[in-house]
Amino acid sequence: MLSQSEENYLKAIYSLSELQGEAISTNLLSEKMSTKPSSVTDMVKKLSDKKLISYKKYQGCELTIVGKKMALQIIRKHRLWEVFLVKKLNFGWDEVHEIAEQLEHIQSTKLTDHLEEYLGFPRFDPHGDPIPDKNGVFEKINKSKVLSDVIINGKGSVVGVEDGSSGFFQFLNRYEIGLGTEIQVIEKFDFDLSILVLINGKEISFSSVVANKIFIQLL
Amino acid sequence: MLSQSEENYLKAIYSLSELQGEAISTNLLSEKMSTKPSSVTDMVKKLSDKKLISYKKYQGCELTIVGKKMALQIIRKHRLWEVFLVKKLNFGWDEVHEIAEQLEHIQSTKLTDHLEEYLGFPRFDPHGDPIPDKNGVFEKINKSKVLSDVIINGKGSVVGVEDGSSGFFQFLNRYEIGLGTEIQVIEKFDFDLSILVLINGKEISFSSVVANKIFIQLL
DNA sequence: AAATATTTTTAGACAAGTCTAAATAAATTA
DNA sequence: TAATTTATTTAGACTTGTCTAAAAATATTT
Repeated sequence: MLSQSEENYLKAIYSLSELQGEAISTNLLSEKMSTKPSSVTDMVKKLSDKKLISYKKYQGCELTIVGKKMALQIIRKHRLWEVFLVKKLNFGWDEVHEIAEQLEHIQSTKLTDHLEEYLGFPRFDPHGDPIPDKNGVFEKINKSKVLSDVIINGKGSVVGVEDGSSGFFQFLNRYEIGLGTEIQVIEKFDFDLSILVLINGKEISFSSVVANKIFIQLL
Repeated sequence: MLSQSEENYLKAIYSLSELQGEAISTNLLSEKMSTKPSSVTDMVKKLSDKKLISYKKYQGCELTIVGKKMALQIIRKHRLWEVFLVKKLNFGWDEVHEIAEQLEHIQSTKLTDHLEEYLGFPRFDPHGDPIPDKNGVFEKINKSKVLSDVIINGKGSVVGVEDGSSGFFQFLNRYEIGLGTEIQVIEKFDFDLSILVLINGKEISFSSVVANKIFIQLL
């Protein structure tokens, strides 16, 4: 059985590996974990002893098959709980991450599986991220095209948002943007990369920062 | 913010105080917590520094007003989660305690309150124990009369069971005994204190051990 | 390729929560 | 009440996960 800290490291290594295929450096991981590199060295040694990552001094680390499976189970729990909080307990997008960070460490496979069934086997969490099944299998999607990439007059619906700050989620709430919201691009401005869009009949201007965090599926 | 360990000590002190009004001795607490007395001494010092218990050397400890409030909030969470697990996720009586022991440490008042609302403000958990409200107020009840106390031909319904081993819960499941089950006493045997009862039209004989763990409200 | 800068690891420390063994206080018994 | 037993505390140690500071390895620059 893993400690919460060990689980958090596995999750962090997993998510960094998704972005950059190669071995994850000590410094990068320490930044992600908000710890010092020396702490990371200690932890990767321990996880390596447990065969959850492969690690050679000065060479960074990488998840083993087993380690990856465990990471995916934690992510599975995190995302199922997020669905629960939003769908059943009426939490907003912006509020669920912190709580799910705690709930993801509850140890009970049966609980996870019952929860999944209770929620109707959802395949995506409230941010559009796919939920691994009990074997760790999930649909790779869709978070490829970003609002900034949509051409003028192009139309699409929101399939996800960048996992991000609670400020960003509040911003999305303010404009009533959620999964499935339809957005049409009216105009794009080169000088500051901002973008003018039509949402629910209203024209709104987004900065490039925002436009790069909203994932779109073309219609 | 309290650690899980500190929370567990508060809970233990609370439940021991309910049984025996006085100050709780170090040894008793160590037994309840399955730790050594020396560990308890360390912890009660810490909790005393935080003004959650009053403690003088060699005199045992007692919850302060604040400490009692915190204990009740943890118990509140524990029991709400038990209701969730049984009512929504179809867990059995015998399976929920361990999981609720983990869930009770999740930190989010909003979560607890939303959960309570979602469950329809239940006043008792699946074992018949009362659920404190957000101010720590709860109905003191009912766990006074035990099946053994019911006179011959007396009839009552189950209002609770002793918080106990999972073996006991499995036993109850086996005979389809739950909260609200009606039981009539047919005969009592002095030589071994066993008792013959009628449940759902069937005659069943219970040992005194069992008969002392089932709480009854007379009809 | 040598010098410099960066990354990573090692060594030693600390807090939390536990333990064992020894010392001390309180309670009980003779 | 003195002796003995039991309960409690103290002292020192261990583990986990972190830290700082220094050393070592790797990478980069000139």
